[in-house]
Amino acid sequence: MGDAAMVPDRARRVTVYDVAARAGVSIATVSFAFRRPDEVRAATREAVLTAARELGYAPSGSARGLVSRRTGSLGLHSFDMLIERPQDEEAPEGAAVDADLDLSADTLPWAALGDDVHSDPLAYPLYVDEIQRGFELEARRRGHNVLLSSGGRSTADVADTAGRVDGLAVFPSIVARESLAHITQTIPVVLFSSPIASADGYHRVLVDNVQGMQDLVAHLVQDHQITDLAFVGGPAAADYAERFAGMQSAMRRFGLTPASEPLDSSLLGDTRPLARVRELAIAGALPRALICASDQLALFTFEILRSVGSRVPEDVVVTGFDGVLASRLSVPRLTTVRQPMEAMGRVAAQLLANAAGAPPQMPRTLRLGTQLRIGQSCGCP
Amino acid sequence: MGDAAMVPDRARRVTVYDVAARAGVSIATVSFAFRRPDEVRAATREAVLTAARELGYAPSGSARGLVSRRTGSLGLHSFDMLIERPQDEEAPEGAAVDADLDLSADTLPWAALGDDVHSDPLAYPLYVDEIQRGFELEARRRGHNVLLSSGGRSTADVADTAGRVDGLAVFPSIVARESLAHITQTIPVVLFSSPIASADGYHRVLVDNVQGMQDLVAHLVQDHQITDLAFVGGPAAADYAERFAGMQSAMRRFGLTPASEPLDSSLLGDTRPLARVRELAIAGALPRALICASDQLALFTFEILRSVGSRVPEDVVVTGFDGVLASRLSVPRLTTVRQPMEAMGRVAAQLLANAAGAPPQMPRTLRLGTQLRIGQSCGCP
DNA sequence: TTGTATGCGTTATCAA
DNA sequence: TTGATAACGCATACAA
Repeated sequence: MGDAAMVPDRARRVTVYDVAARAGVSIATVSFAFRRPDEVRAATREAVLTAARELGYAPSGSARGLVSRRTGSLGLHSFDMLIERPQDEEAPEGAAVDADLDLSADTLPWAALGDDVHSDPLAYPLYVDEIQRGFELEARRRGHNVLLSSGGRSTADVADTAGRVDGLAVFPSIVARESLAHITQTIPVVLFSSPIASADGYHRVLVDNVQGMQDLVAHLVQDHQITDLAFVGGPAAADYAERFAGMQSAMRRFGLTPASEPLDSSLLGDTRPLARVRELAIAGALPRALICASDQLALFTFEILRSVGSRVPEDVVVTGFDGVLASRLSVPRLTTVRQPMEAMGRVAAQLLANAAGAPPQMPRTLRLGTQLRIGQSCGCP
Repeated sequence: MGDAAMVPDRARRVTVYDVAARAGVSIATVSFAFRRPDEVRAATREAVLTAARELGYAPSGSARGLVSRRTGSLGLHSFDMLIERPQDEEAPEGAAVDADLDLSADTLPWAALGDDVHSDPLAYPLYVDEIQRGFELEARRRGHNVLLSSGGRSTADVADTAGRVDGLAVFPSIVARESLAHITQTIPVVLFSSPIASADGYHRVLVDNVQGMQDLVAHLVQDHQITDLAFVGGPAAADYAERFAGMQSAMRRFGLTPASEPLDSSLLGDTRPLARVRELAIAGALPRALICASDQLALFTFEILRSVGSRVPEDVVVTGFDGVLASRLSVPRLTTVRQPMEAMGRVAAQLLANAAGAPPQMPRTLRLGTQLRIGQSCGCP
């Protein structure tokens, strides 16, 4: 049909060639004008910059990354399961989160937006959010962008992400370790809160769960004279096992004999979590204190107990671990062990930024301190 | 010196060539094995995949992006000012946020981590966090990664980001519009909460500030019989001006005569914000109701009033705008207009995902509905 | 089904 | 100071 050659084809992105043509110089000069401005005559530079501006030129990150062999980004990968929000299961009333919003009209009434999601402040923010925040902060400080990715557990998904970043931090996942196993040869990888393995190639950032539990147990035993403690949470999860072990050793230190198994091995993802706790609560057979593996588990325990008429802390003492925002807003306020989550993110980013580009280094495991945070759920006034 | 050719050079990333060599096939076959697995004989595919796994191969995102002409990422750009957290000004006690963490030892005690930052739950999360959350969610749904970037206001910083993504969403900034002006020719750009301009190339996602103010003023006038309303907040900021205008028109609708200027034109970044409010409070000359341009401004107003002994809502009614989490935790709870922030993020991502790759389209301005959220700060029980 | 060859847009090396 | 040109690692059209 008509000759389209006269119409600037804006489906193609503007390149150095376009800028060079417009400014009447070579592509090398265009590149120089941006990367080494003072090695180019002022007038030439201006001409190039002007042409670039007029054309809306943005240098291709892909091309730059290809030649420089670095992307300038640090990745933060979550496996899908972590992304789904707890509320998603309960059928949302308004617009479903997994449906497209209808953008055909220019005005979207409130009712079409499904904003109920955050109606419960206790559900927000979670563990990952705070770590992510620290990671962003530190990456930015060091001149890196942050690439947020997620995906299934397949090696391909992870490798895809790995190919886009100079370093990768990964939230814990039971399956993470295998699918990542080999990419540590390629880029530095940090695992958060992942139990230490013999000698794989991962860097690790985790908290001192054992010391944290020690502090918590010491408070309960010494300040509240509680000797009857039981653990809630399945040791299958990331570092819950460490916390359980920490509790056991702390109890022994006080001359107590810990159970060899958790009282209830639930994980929050289970179909009917904390069933055992509920049973025992109904039977009036709970121990004096429930040491929960995480804040979320502890807050859910609150609900279970409330539903069967048990009071915290009068009938049962409940503690958590993490120190998420929600734990400070609950009634009673949760006694818990605060993880320095922002610092975890920052440490990870710093580790990656340092290691990026260099040949694989001796993987490091950094362990961060925690702090006991006393609320009322332990019986303190 | 020695012949380094024999030593696998692990500073170089593994490429298709390496995999091809190891698997005894051509590079095309390697590519096929990943991208069109069923057009490759099973045995060959296995050989390739195995070689890839053993080598820790991760396909270069840069190279893929170069050939496919798309990065697979959507960008979320913040100008620096927005990233700095309010607390940063007040000299942090622990480790400074802008210093490196000391990673020389493998154990980092709590005291070295400066975790005090989040000690005030009211400071978290902010406006941007919630939008970001929605953006992530939607981008992921559509198979895009999210690139978080930040930078100064220079065209170069923004162009750099623009070159790395298929579409870009930008938080409001007074300077944003000019530095971005030309890149809309290259990739789709969405501006959040940015006042409508004649006909630039930006898509816009904003809320119906006018209607929101209408609802708020109606509540104060009709349900509380308040006629004496004044606006707090500088119209220099993004959509604060719209909110002020919305308040004015709402007042007129009720037969009231609004002031032509805000009572106090502070912005939170000012050196001594809300000085005028404080003066008037001390003089006992405040109007019955202060309509603040944002929740953060309103919560800060709480503090000012408390410091001079004025009570909310008995002496002065205070309202906000945004509906951030903090507004629900304050005492008294803030009466405010909730913005559907997660939806804003989702809409932006959806807009970008749809527009990515296509030639520039007619820019759209989408306006989302708000919801009045009544607390006690207006005098409701 | 697999291999060869080309181009994606940049940076950098070397000449001019 | 500027221009021509060769990688960078991948996907794909085309051959075999």
